[in-house]
Amino acid sequence: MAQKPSIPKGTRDFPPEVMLRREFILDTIRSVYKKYGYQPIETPAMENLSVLTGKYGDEGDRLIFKILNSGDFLKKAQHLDDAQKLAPEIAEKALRYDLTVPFARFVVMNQNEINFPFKRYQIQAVWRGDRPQKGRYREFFQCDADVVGSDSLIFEAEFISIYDEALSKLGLKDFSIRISNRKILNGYAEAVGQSEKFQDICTAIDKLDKVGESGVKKELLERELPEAAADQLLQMITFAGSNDEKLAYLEKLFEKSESGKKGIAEMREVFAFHKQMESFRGTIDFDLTLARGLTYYTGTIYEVVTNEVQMGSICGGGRYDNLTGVFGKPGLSGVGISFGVDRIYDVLMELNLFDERVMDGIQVMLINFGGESLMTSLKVLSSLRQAGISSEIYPDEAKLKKQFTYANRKNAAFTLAIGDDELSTGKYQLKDMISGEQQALSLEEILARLKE
RNA sequence: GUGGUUAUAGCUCAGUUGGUUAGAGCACCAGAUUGUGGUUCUGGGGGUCGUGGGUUCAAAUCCCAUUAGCCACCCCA
Repeated sequence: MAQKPSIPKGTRDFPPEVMLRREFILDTIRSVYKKYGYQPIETPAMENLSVLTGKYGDEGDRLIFKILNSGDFLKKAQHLDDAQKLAPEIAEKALRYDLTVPFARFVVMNQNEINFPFKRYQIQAVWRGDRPQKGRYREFFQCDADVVGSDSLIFEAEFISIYDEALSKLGLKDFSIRISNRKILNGYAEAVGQSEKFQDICTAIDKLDKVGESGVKKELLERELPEAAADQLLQMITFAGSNDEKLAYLEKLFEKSESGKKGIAEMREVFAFHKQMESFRGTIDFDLTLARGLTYYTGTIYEVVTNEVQMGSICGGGRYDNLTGVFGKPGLSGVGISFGVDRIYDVLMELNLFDERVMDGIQVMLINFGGESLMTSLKVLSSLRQAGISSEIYPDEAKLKKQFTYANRKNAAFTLAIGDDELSTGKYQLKDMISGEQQALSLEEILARLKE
């Protein structure tokens, strides 16, 4: 036997039954994005390497998939003994690592044509040279919506509704939208007199879910925070109460922190805007421990978790100032969110929430009897299709058992048999493949029945 | 980058202290059923046991190496 083919580590094939479910998820999210006024864009799978490097930190740069130059790429190489320096010499292009940086690049390149504030959504694959493991792949889809060029917190409030509506439409019933603000985290740092340790504090707090209070304290100490500051910090972030109580609590703590006060004001405004938006199903959880690892967030931050299954966050997002600054256009603020398609898929599977209709195959399959029957069948097939009914004909005059088995596997709702008998009567045998019932109907009757 | 674990049919996996011709379920093909699928029954095809080397009269089984997958950590979605 020839060597078995395989696909690269961390990549996946999606067979039809998986794709139908994935498309259901993507279509649902897409329709909500559109409804809120977001417009689609796509960017190339590959970017110039220089566009990507330096945007994701040292760790991120290592995980960028580089594309080898064509031709005699070694001729131009200078640093054959240093992989770090050699890479940009032999690879000028790389696969996109996320959708946000290419979006920033897009905005800068098209700034004269764009109508700001620019609201765009983008659903495309991204690639990371990570070690794959459960729920983590080297190729996966991101599903982003961002608005750039406005500081208005209306968008923040709207994103809560977008999360809520999309997840509800997908069938989730119990989920929490966690929200906080990077300025509040800044407030913590200032309140404990450690503002220069801001990033370390964020990274440590972000792990509270996983490692617990003692783990966070350990991490803070490892990152050289004084013990008193660490304790004080833990006390702040573990305060329990309603969203309003939390805001009031922090307000006192942040009396001397401009950043902290700003964060609270922003939170209040987002809540006030959102209060005007109706039919909210999830819960908004002002989460004092929410931090998010990504360094570019500067304002509101989001994370969504489902309470129905054990799973990490299924959505994330936040506001970032000056995203386009690195590409030479400072002063543009943006805010965006993302749905974790793969995780949502797993959650819906586990909860058995994929509607059966998602799996529907073709509506009608015509049986092939060959000869004159086949000619009439083709004509009927064409009529069905013109009437908007998804249909196909079995390509060969095979045994009926084989043809029906095929129809069954394909999830055909009906089969239509036009044999010699039916030719003479003009009434064709339409069989309901679920109930097994079969009746002789004219073409008009069939069309009427199937259009229901 | 660090650690753990696995590798046997298309898929999921059995395979005893090394011992005849390496098995099962699912899937596939055919028949029972010449114009009717899903259920059932019967039969069939399909594997140099990841790869390379070693120990042995004898290796899927023991040893070494190697490759790949999976899982966890780091980081992240």
